Amino acid sequence: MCVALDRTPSGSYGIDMSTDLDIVFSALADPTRRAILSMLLEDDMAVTDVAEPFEMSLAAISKHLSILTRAGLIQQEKRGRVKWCKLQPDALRSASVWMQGFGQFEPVHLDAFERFLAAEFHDDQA
Amino acid sequence: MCVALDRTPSGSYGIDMSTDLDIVFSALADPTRRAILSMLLEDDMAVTDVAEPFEMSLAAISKHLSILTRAGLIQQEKRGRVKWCKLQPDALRSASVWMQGFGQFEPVHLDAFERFLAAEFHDDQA
DNA sequence: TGCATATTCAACCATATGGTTGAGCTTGCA
DNA sequence: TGCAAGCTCAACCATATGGTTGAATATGCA
Repeated sequence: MCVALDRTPSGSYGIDMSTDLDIVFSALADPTRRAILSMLLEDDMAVTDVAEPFEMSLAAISKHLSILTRAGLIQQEKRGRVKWCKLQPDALRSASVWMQGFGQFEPVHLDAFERFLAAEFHDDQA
Repeated sequence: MCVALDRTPSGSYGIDMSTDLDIVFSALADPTRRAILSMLLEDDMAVTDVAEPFEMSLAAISKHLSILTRAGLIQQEKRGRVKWCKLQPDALRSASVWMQGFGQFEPVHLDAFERFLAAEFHDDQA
């Protein structure tokens, strides 16, 4: 599903990482959806239980869950008549990588000791 | 920045950066804006130069730059009749911290990031 | 002074987004 | 068998978003 981190040499096929990021970031842009993700961090939940704390219709929550599913941020699995929602944190990785790339250019606040450690353990990190 | 009391349904999380996250994530959700950020990673640029590679009016780019500024992702400074745009990567920190809460991600390898960025930038130019 | 450059503003348009309601489908169970 | 529970669908609505164009506002310079 999520191919954002695909680094295979199939680049000419034009796997669209850009669209994945569109979908993931816009999924994260809504506070209700971020709250849902936080809730699912605790435990898997049924749709009805996800909806319970919100002052919003079940249908609206159902839509939010579809958006999160489409972004690959959660997985939904139906068991009996209950649809369970499970966090899929891996989908955040591509977005996280993208963002941290900008962090590389932040001024580095290493003091001499940390600089020493960084140099000392450089091989371990490679 | 906005600091208010948290009101997420899932409980108390102390300081609420919810609206900040809304603004930052939705700023990042647009491929044109991400491409602009990538360009500014190279160097500071004037508005006209930012607009140059895009097949879109200058006014549209100007709007995108306002959105990035409002999100704190860039800073704009007018010198003479030229308005310079400068990356402000610190603004990504709160969003990054939020996302880190969802899982341990691999340490970022810069070369992987640059390939990722190059691919995405290529998509946007196409 | 007067014109070109750099950028934003204002009005407008099409589409996307986030919500509602009511009906409909599937499943569990008394 | 029949009803309640769990969830989605479809239609609708208001507002947000991302783009356009033409006019307006600064600023630099010959």
